[in-house]
Amino acid sequence: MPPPTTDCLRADARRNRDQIMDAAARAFADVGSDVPMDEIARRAGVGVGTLYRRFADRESLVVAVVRSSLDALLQKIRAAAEDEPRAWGALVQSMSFSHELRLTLPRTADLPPALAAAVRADAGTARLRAELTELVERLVAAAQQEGSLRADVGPGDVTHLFALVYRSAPTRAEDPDDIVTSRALAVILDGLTTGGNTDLPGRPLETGDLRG
Amino acid sequence: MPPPTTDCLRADARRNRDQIMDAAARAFADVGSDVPMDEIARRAGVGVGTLYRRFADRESLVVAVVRSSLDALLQKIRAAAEDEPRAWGALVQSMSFSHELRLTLPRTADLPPALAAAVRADAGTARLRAELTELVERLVAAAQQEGSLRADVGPGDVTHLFALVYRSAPTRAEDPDDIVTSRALAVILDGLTTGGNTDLPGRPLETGDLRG
Amino acid sequence: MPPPTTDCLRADARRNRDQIMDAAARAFADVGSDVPMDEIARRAGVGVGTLYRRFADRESLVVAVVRSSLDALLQKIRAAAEDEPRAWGALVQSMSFSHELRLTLPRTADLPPALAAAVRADAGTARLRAELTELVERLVAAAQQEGSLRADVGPGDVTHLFALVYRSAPTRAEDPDDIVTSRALAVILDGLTTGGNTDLPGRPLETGDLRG
Amino acid sequence: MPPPTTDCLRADARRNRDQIMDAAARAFADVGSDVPMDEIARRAGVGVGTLYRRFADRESLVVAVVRSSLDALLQKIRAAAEDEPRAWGALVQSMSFSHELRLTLPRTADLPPALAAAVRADAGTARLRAELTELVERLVAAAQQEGSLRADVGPGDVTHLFALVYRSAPTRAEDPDDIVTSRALAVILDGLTTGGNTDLPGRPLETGDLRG
DNA sequence: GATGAATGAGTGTTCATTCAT
DNA sequence: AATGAATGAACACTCATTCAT
Repeated sequence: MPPPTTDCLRADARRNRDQIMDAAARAFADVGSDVPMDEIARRAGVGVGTLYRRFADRESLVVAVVRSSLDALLQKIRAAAEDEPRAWGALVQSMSFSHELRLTLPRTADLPPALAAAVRADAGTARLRAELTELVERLVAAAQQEGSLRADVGPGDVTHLFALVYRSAPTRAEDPDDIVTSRALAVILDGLTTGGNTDLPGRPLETGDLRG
Repeated sequence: MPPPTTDCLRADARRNRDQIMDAAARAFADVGSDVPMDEIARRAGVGVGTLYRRFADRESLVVAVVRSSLDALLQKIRAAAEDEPRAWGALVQSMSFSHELRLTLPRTADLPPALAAAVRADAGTARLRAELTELVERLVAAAQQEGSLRADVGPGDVTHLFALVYRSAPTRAEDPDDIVTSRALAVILDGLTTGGNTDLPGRPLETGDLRG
Repeated sequence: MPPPTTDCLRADARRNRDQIMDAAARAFADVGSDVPMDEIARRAGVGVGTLYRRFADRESLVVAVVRSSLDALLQKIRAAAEDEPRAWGALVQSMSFSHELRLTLPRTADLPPALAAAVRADAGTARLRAELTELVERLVAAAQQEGSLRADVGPGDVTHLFALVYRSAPTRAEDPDDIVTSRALAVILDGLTTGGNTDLPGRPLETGDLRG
Repeated sequence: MPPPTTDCLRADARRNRDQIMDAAARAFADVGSDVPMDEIARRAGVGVGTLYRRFADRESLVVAVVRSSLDALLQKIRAAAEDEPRAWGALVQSMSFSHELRLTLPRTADLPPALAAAVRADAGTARLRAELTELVERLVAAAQQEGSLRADVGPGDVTHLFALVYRSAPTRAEDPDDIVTSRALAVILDGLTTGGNTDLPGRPLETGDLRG
């Protein structure tokens, strides 16, 4: 018997886990976060027992799915930050990712309060959120430096607008081009551009201002 | 606050019904749309039986609450349209209402698919939505006429952006000033202003473009 | 205010009570003895409150309906006993009454055990049953005296056979002629005639043997 | 006692199912067809969940119990038809079975209308009823051929009388000898014998005449 | 490890009964 | 006295979770 490797499950167990998370994400999108565990198992093609071997309870499963979504998002933004020469371009591309990612991610923001709290309490999710925050802060500063992003907004403002667009994107592949979201995004980006803007109330928001 | 509609209910029954809908709206916001009916009844200070006398099942209750939210919203926008001399002002004020209304309204867009379908199937809700649509179309046309709203957006675009802000407003009175939402709204309004804007993809959206 | 007469309710109250019992009997037949009290009230054209003023609970109502059925039956048999010159004729006519009565009577024998027990515990019903018993005993003795009823049966046997036919008669007016029941009855009466019969097991049954 | 049909159920699940049906039959007899599902489960020594895994709802359970009763009856009559040299003997024995079977069968005829309708709608029950009909028709014809059964009755008459006796047999083991039923049966059989009978109204009934 | 049968707590809903109007 | 609104206990049924195979 091979010693249990620290981080990685055996290949098949890993595959199993991924299958379940995929099925769960789709089921959450189709039915809601209260979809029966049995149905998730069925969609994943495993028995409920197996599902429970991988995830202690529904909460754990939801948290894992959210974590995985956040992770994917983070990777994408990281890549954009590296590829794009200008910070503004990276921001634009990042916000467009929501568009691209929307099909595989559940509306994790639309969780019933109890599950939302569980997600907030999760350390892994917190860490990802911190990395995301740091990244956005860096991009925002750089974009303002280069004069493309209006100066009176802070990373908190950008993140919040980002979340708005992200949450509104449909989770089903009904309209693959999703022109509605694209246009909304373009209007918002226009509003974030420097030049000729009206005054915003209050002061530029930090990321920490968001869960006020 | 709601004008005493001459609906066929005795005064006390009417009050009772309003109490229940209030309690339900709060409970949906606090716990989620799957909050136990017993808890809604407890919050409303009535027995479950009374709740079920007024609303045949959870679905009916949810639909009634959504309907009432939409109705309140419609009243507000109507009033704004009459008070404000400029269409642009009416639009701005309308979008700000989300801020004001958010405390009494459930996040009706965050319903599990089954309930969302029930709401869509409801005739009363459909009628309100139609009136809302008509109103927005009128305001959008007028605002473009007066040169305050960029010409390359349609009522569908405006409605979608409106919904974005509306949905993101917190339902609890955690931050009474909600500077986060106010600033996001200001940015979006900036993006909707005429002058110096980038091209939007596609064509101006009609309201009918929204749900495919 | 007239003093409450001992036995009779005021004419309108009386009518009220009869309406309710009629509606109840029909409802029991249509839906079962577990039909909601509200529906009985509705069918009777009164409020539930009125129903409960007349009958303390469902049990009382069922008992009253059964009592009334038994009473009607007793009257009929009494009349037959007086009209018919021969006891046999009275018995035949009595058994046929079930046929005639079936449309207005619930299948009181098909009560769930708890209600059946309540009926058995009711003194009024017991008294009617006693009178019925006495009457049947007299008719049986007389019919055997006149040589028309086989000698090896007792009043218990006759009553039981009577109950068999009675219970099997349909309660709805589906087949007004109910040839099925008529023929069954005729066969049974043939079996009760003197002459050429096979031996019956045991001894002639008294009425008291029935609820052995 | 039921031969192990090769139905696709694991041995323990099969046993489980039988336990539940047994418990249900007894509970229906003791309490009525409206006995709480929880009590049936308790009597069967399983959790409610298990009960619901086997039977989708009360209706399914009732239908299954009725089906099983009919099946047992059919087996018995089949055996009698094979063992008895004379058709008359087979009929006599068949009618006596009600006596023997009564303890395990619910009064299926005493179902509230809604459940009765469900039973009538069940295909399995219909098939059993058809087989039973065919068998009775054959026995009746044979008995008339051999001159033991009066010629002016049809299979419908015999079945109806059979049902009468059957329904009247007590479901509890109060009187193990049930002399009351035995004697009633004997009288009825006497009425069905050839010779010296009065005229029956109408014409011999087919089985199809029974439920209009 | 995987499976899916069993469990029973939790919830939606109904309806008998009470009681304010 | 009549009404029907209110109440909450009771019951049907679901589903998260456990565990024997």
